[in-house]
Amino acid sequence: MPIIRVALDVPLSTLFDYFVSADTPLGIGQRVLVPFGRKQMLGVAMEWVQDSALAADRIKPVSKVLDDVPPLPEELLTLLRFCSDYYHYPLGVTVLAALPTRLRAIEPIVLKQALDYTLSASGRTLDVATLPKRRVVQQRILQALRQAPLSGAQLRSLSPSAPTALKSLLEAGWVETFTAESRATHTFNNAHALTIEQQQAVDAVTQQKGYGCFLLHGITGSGKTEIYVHLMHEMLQRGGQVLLLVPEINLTPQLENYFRSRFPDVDLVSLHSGLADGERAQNWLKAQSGEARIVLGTRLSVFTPLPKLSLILVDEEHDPSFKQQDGLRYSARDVAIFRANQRGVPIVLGSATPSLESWYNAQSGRYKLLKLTQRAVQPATLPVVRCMDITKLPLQDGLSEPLLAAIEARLQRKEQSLIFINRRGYAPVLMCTSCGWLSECKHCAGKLVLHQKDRSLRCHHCGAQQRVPHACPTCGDADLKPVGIGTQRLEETLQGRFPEARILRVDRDSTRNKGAWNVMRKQIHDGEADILIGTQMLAKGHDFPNLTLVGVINPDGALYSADFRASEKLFAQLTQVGGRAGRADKAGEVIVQTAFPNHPLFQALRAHDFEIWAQTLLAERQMAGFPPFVFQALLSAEGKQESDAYNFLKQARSAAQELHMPVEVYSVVPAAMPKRANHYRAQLLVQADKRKALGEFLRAWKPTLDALPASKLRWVLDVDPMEF
DNA sequence: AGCACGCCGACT
DNA sequence: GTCGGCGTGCTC
Repeated sequence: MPIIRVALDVPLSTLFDYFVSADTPLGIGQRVLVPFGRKQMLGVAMEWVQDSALAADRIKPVSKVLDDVPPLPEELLTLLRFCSDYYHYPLGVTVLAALPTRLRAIEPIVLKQALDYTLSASGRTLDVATLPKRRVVQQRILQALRQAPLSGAQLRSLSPSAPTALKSLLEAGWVETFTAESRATHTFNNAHALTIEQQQAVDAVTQQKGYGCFLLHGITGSGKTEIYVHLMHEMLQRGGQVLLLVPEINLTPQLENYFRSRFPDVDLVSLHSGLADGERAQNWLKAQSGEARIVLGTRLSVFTPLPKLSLILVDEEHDPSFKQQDGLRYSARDVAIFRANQRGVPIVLGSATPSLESWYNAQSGRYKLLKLTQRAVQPATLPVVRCMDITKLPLQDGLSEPLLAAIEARLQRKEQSLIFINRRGYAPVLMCTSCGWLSECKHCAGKLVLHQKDRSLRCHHCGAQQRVPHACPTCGDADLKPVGIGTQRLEETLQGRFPEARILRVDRDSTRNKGAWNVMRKQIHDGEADILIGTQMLAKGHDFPNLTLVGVINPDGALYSADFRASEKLFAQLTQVGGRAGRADKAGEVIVQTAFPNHPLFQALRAHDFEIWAQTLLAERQMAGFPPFVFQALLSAEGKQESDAYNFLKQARSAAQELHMPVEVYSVVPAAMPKRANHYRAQLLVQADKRKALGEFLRAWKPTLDALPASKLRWVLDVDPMEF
C-alpha cells in the first residue's frame, strides 16, 4: 500500500508515515486527518514514499482526506522545507504554523461566495434624497456604490450597521450582487507625476527579468509608497499578484485604505493577526486562488500561497518586527528574498534607514541600490536636528531650557510637539536616599519600575507587581526617591510647566485597552492634543500634520550598549521619529538631549546622512568581527536551576567543538537578562565567516542537541539572532 | 507538545 | 490501602 509522509504540529524533527488505500484520492499539499497517539490530528501530506523505516504493523492508515480547500502548492511546501532546514526548526510545526488557524481545524471551511455589490437599474435612477433622512447608512452605501461596485468587506467598513442596511437595500431591489470575475483591466488613480529619481527606480524594477533584489533607500518623504503603487500598477497590468510586507498591524488599516483608493476595483486583501480567524482564512484563500491581486500583510503573510506572484515589496525592511522571536525564528525579509529567488521575480526592500545587512549587500553588488535623495512631499527640506549637551546645560526635571522654550513656542503657535522617551512608567527605579536600596524584582535580574498612577512597582520583564512601600524595606527610612524619568513623570512635569496644554501620553500602558490607540490617533489628527509624549510606538505610522517639534530625551543608553545593534536601531528610530516633524509649509525641528552631542550617530543624524553613518558602523563591525561580516547562531537555555542551563550549554559546547568544523564556538555566558521570572538564562554563540559553513555546522550539531538530556530546562536555537 | 505510564507521600 | 505528585518516554 502507498505510504504518505505527513507534517504534524508536533515538535519533532520528522514527518509521520501513514498508509493510504489505493482508491483514496490524495495529493501532496492536501490536508489530512490522521490518528496520532490516542487522538486525531490535522496534518499536511508532504511526500509519497515506497517504504517506511517503520515496521508495517506500526503504521496506521490516514483517517480522512480533507478536500474543502485546494492543496498547498508545491512551491509553498518547498519554501517551508527551506525555512525548516535553514532555521533548524521541525518541519511539521513550520508547515502547520503557516496555515491560517481556521485551516488547522478539522471542521470544513464553508467558502463564502465573495460577493460584490452594485446598483441595480432602479437603484441607478433612484434619487437618494427621497429616502427617509434617518437612513444614513443606506444613503452612504448608495453614494459609495454610485462611485464603483464594492465588496462586502468594503461596504462593512462604512458602518457597523452596514450589513442590515445592505439587506434592506437588496430587498428593495436598489442594490444587486454579482460575483467578482477577474478583470482584465483595472482603474489606477495616478495621483501625481513621478520625479525623475522615482521613475528611474520604477523602471529599474519593471525592467528586471527574473529574480533581482533591490534596496530602495529613500529619505523620509521621498515617496517610497508612490513607487510601490506604480510597481503594483505595472504588475497588475501584467496579470500578476503583488505581496507587500509591512512591519506591524497598526499600520495595515491605513495602508489598506490608501491602496484601495489608488486601485478602487482591484481585489486587495490584508493578512494580519488583528483579523478574525474566519476572515483571515477567507483572505488567505483569495490569495491562494489568485483572485486577490494585492496582498498586504505582516510577517506571517510571507507564507501565503500566491499562484501569480510577480513582485514582493518589503516596507521598512530594517524593522525588527520582521524577525519572529519565538517558535520558528524566521526573518520575514530574508524568507521573502528566498521566495523571490525561488519564484524568479523581483523584490524591493524599502527603507530610509536600511539594515546594515541589506546595506552591505547593496554595497557589494548583491542587491541593486535605488536611491531617492529628494523629497517628493512638502516641506522640501528635512527637519533641522539640534543636539543639547546635557552635561553643560542645567536640566529641570530632565528637561533643558531650549527644549522647554521650543515647546512653549509651539504652544503659542498652536502647533504640536512630540516628546520621545523610550521608558514607560513614572521612573525606572525607586531608591532609598538613606541606604541606597534599589527596587529590584524578586524574580528577575531587572529593576522594578515605579508606576505612580496606581502607586505600584512593576517588573517590565515578568509582569510582577507590588504596592509602593511606605518605607525602605532594608533600613526603614521613609525617604524613597524615584530615579530617572519615564513617560508618566514627563507627563507630570510638562503638565506642571504648561498647565493649559493638552497632553497625550502614548505608551503601552495608556493604549492597553482595545481601540485606545486608534482613539488617540484621531485626537492627535483632529488637533485635540498639544503635546504628545510617547515611546517608540509613536515613531511609526501615520503622519501628524500639525506636528513641528520632536524632542528626544536621553537616548544615550543605546550609544555604548552591550548590544552591538543598539546604535543602529537608535539611528533608525530617531530618523523615523524625526520624520514625523514638519508641516506642508514648514520644516520641522528635532531637539535631542544628549551627553554625547559629538557622537558620530548625532553628527550623521544632523546631516541626514545615513550613508556616512552606515559606513562608520560597517567599519566598526568589520573590526569587531560582527555581522554582516560574520554569520551567527545563538543557543539559549533557561532553567529554574542555574546549573541546569549552564550544564546543558557546556555539553552543547563540547559537542560543537568535537565536530571540528570551521566555526567559532564562544564560551557559555549569561544572557543579557540573566534571570527572568525565576528562570536563569544563559547562552552560547556560534559564528562563521560563511553562511554555508554555519548551516553545515548547525545541521551536524542539531541532532546532538536534540539528544542531550534536557529535563527541567528550555532551550532554543536562533539562526541570525537579532536579540541576545 | 500532549498524554500516557510509573513509582513514592498524605488522606478516607 | 488509594489519590496524585511530576519524572521519563512515545507518538507514524
